[in-house]
Amino acid sequence: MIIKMERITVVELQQMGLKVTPQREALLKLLNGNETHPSAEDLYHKLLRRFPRISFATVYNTLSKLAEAGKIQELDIDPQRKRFDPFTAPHHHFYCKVCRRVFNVGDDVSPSGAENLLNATDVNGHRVDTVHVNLRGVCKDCKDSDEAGKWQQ
Amino acid sequence: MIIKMERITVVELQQMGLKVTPQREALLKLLNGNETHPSAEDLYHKLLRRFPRISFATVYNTLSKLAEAGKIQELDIDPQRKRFDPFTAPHHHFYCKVCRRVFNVGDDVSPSGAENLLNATDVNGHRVDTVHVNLRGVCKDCKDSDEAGKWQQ
DNA sequence: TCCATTTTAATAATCATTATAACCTTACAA
DNA sequence: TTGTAAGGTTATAATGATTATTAAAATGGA
Repeated sequence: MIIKMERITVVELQQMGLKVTPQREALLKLLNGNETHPSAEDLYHKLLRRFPRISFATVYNTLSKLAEAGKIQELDIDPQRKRFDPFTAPHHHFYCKVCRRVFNVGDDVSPSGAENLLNATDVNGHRVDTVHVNLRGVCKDCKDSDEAGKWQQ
Repeated sequence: MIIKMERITVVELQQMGLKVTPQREALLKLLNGNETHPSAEDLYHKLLRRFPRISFATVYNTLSKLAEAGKIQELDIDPQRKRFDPFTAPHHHFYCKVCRRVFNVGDDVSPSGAENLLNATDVNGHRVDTVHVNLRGVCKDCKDSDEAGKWQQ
């Protein structure tokens, strides 16, 4: 999986009309280049190291503003919680129901069809803003370390 | 959108090892042929008419057992709640962020690519069980009845 | 440096979903 | 039929992610 590196800068924060705070700079640092698709809680816990009094609302607020501005993606692939992805170039996701990790899947590996839905802006007359392709199953690692198909479906 | 009609019968409940109860029969009746992608609450409220003391747990329990058996799909397209779809043949979904309706999108209108992910069982070594394609935006009706792009993104 | 504005932190509220436990019903077989 | 074990239903509480609220603190332009 090679996805073009993207990096959110403090200048972009300002361009979005957001103030630059230490909390936000730290959050950007955690997000930039991150391919683990962290949840808000993952990020919160990492931020706790440097900001022992940081609040959940701070994390959620900034994340949703970044998502609103299209700087990150809010993924809907984890049945339990939102996951965040700083890579906004078109790609899909695979969720392992055993280890709950989220893997990138290139959009060269895509559902087939006559039209290219990924870049579609109109489908059946509806205006399409986002397209998410969610694959779910058991990842290679969990499959390999599993004796006798414990995780059938 | 034409999707092959599928119908869940009481015999199928029994084959699943589930007992046939009036509540479950009523739920099947609500689901069969239903193209509105109802939430658990939608179904609960419809069931309340005939079963004034029905509980939410009954609805959720049966829905998750039906989903487990592959008789219905649990959709992840609505950011707020699960939506349920009795049509299990491959197709995609469009969610309108204004009216919150979910529309079917044929899998003939699909993200393009070399491989057919919809039927893929292996991607990058991972075992794929389900593939969901989620489109989101503003539906035709809401777009048409909207003055001057109130719903940009 | 000042100050209007935004952000943060702490806390409470929300809300969909899941868990629990007592009671009830179904299916099956005697 | 009718008894009974297994499973289902209801009512309720618990869970857990996310959102809302508000006073205090920090930011950034003047």
